[in-house]
Amino acid sequence: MKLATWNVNSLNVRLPQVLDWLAAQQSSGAAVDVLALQELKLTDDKFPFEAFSQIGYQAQCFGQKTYNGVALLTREPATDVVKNIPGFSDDMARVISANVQGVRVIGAYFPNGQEPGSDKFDYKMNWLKGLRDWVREELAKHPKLVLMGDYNITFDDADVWDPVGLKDSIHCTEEERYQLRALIALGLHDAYRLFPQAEKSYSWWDYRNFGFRRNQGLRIDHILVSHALKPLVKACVIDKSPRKNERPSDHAPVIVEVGNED
DNA sequence: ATGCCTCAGCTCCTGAGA
Repeated sequence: MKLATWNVNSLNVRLPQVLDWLAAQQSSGAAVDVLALQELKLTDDKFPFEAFSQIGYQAQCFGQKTYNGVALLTREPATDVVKNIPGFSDDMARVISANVQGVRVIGAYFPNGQEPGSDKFDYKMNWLKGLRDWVREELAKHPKLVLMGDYNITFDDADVWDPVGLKDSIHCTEEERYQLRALIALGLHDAYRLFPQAEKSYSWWDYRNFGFRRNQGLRIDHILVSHALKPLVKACVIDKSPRKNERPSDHAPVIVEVGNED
């Protein structure tokens, strides 16, 4: 089973790239079974269900105008779909979860937080607490669980191109990293770090200042897997190939491959 | 530089992203 997450920064703009990428994954060996998308920036009535259907994907969509918006694309049917975090009131469309092929899959667009001390940072902290309380319950119900998306948090300095210059700045604060470790402490594992990886591996690069060309990036898109899935994880990679497109997203997709139990 | 780029929208500027 192959799962992936990708912040597309407008599905209107990136739809052809997502379709191409899914087709390329399929022809390269194994098709993506579940793709979690973030930052759709469109409402459900504008979601391109037909385009995905034509290449074999069903879509569960939780859209929003202008900002946010998330979706799960699946080859097999998705059941028990839940939108946002039960018990946490939120007017932003950030989370969608479903059962797919026996796995509870949560796709999430974590708040940006803007700047430590800001209202948006407080919202981010409250959101993270709400997420954690809910994921704790989800893990109890679904031992096989994947939590993936744009976390907008780096684990540590290895995820940061300039840890000195960006010390304590947004995505790199100790408060955010504490929240990320608290999620891990529920019984989750950073799939990417289960394997040897090249140094200076990032999933996001600033559009400004030739960030990608200079590899001035952050690793803020993550796939966390539960204890039960950890021994089944075969690989986890960041795929920079969509950056070759003319108008790429500022995020690259992250992919995890999970084997069967037998 | 509270900038640099990209996207959406009550679109020729502004807010937000990260």
